[in-house]
Amino acid sequence: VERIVAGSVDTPSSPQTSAAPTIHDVARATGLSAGTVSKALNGRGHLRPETRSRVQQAAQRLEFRPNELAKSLLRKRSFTVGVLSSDTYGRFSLPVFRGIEDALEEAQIATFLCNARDDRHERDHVHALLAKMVDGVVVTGRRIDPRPPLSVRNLHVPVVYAFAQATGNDSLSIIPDDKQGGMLAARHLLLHGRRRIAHITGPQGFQAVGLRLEGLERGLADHGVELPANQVLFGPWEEGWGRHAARMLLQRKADIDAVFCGSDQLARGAVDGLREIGVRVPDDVAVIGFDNWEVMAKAARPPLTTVDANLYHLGRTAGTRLLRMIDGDPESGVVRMPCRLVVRESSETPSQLGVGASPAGDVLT
Amino acid sequence: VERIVAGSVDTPSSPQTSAAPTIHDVARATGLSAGTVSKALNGRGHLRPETRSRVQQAAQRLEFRPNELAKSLLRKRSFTVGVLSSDTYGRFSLPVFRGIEDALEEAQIATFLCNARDDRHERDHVHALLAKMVDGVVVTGRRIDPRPPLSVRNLHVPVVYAFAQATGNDSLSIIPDDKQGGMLAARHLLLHGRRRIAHITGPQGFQAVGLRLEGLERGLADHGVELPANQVLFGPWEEGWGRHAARMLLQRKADIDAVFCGSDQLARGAVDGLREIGVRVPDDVAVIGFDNWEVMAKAARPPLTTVDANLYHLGRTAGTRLLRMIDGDPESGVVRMPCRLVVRESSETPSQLGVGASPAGDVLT
DNA sequence: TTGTACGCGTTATCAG
DNA sequence: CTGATAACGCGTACAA
Repeated sequence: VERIVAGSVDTPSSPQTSAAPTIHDVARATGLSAGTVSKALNGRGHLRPETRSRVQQAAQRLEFRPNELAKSLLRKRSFTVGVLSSDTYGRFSLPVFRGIEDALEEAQIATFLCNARDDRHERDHVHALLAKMVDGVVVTGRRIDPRPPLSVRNLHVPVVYAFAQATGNDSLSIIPDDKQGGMLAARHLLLHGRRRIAHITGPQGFQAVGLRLEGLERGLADHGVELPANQVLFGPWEEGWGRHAARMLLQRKADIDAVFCGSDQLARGAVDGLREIGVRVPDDVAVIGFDNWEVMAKAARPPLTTVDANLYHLGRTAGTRLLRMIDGDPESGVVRMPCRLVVRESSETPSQLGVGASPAGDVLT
Repeated sequence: VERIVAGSVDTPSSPQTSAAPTIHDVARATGLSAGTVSKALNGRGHLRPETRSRVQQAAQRLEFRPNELAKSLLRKRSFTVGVLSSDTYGRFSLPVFRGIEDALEEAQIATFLCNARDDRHERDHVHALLAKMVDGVVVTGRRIDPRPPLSVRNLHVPVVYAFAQATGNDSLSIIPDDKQGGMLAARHLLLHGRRRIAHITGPQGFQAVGLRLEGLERGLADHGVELPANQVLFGPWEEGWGRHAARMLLQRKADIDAVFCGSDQLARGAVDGLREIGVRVPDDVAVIGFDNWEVMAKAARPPLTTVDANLYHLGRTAGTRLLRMIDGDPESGVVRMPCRLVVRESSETPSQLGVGASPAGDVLT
């Protein structure tokens, strides 16, 4: 705050070189008026070709770049959007960001990134973004459980929730289809002859945990296979839990031939736990993870078959939808993006490798 | 491009509500002039207290937010900086970002994030940022090997390289002190009585690999311990290499009591490899990693002692230095931020645990 | 104590 | 074909 007040007085002092040239500098250099230069540079109006090229050369020589601030002020649009990441960002937000960015970049839109660690920061950031006249806002999260929508009373720009879900029905939320992801795993296991399946997953409080389980159950039920309640183990999102749970499962009763895990971390723990009590993966027990977190999934022994939530694509979709909304199409509701299965060695006996890679994913509500 | 041209014609269409109120709306609502409202809101000039509060109330009621674009145009400063991430961002860039953001946020500066996947994108992004009148630019990388500085001919805003190093001596680069990090590991091992040390690390092409090795060697040499050349193993940055190298090392000659690894991934592979050939960690062989990548280091068995490059702090420093440069202090050179050692179980026999955690880190060139 | 006028850099309109 | 003028929203001398 202090710096702002001071800023009104202080000279920004000596930058590397002279300040950036304006359109007037180009006008002076060519002996024309600012208006004419503008037309020449933007290909508007009727000008003598020679004049046009003379202007272009001068602009290039002076390294003139039109001041976007001035443009935006006039157009009442900044070609800028804000991305709020609820709390600090981790491995989920990253691919989502990249997707958003790539989608927006194609429309020549720049991205403000804000780290909203709590509600207060979130509000402040939103206001700062609105003051900067952003054309839209994307809110990203770390989990899909519904959260209250941005509490800004007179929000006059579109908002998309990406890998986050807003309560109420007025907003547009884009999240992975966790249930369909669970079904993907179920189908793959059934396809490879597994029938006695267990599920090691995260805490019950997560909506994703419930949905993945639901998908697994339904996928199995569709083929008449049941998932006994005592073969579903909830615990923390930690590798150690995966290890522990897998051991428990196989030590208390051995009639299990597959484990679907709620994350790659859990799955990695599971394959380690199994190997260490002499259970072969995938020969005795197949294992499937979730996330396709490559550094985990590929380093596991054996490498993990896993459900990929396509987060980059999710981000891209969020960006694209936001663009549409900016162009005036109002949208709302919850969009669930299909997951896909990435098949590696943890789920197929060697002879089966390469057989039956699942379809990219059907869209299931 | 097409959208921009069209944009000059199309109406931004129906947003949620009416457009954002301007200072004129407040003026009209209070029956005052725009100038007076400005003064009232900014605490400048001499006004009747009653008038001031009347304006404030009206502003609040209308949810007036001054248009930052207009302000910036006037002040010739946007209170905005651009952050370029060379190529896609991973686990290194993230803490760096957060640090930058936090430092800048305290100065009320917002952050444009740009994903510069190649040189062309980088150039384009820099130009876009300059056109948006950013006050400064931070360039982040994934490795510290020198790279050419931004090739923008008339760059009139300050630039800082964070977790990246620019060739030449004109720029300011902030990178971890990898050599000091290596020394930290050496000292810790010596302190715990280890003398027969090996080093498993990444490809020789990385400057960080050379520096960490150098630090290790020097730290050992300071106490008269040598590191035989055939106990330094270079390989890919993969867990599998760590596993393989550790096994090789101990199978060909058993007189080793500690391994310093160039990354936590390698270290994790190493502890697994060792355990599986019956070598106890840390009782028989101590292991130290690098990065303090918590999800790796904590899940390893045993959890890894590791060198933390303090990337968040590095980012924060980059942000702070940039602020100074924006305020007119030119800076240049290479700043190496000290690493610190995080002690967990992989390096100390149980009886020693908690003893001799190293100092937070001296600054060593 | 308040209002007026100007400028920031750009574009669009209208006059020449 | 080109130049002058107004406007975008704000802050701030200066005039009233």
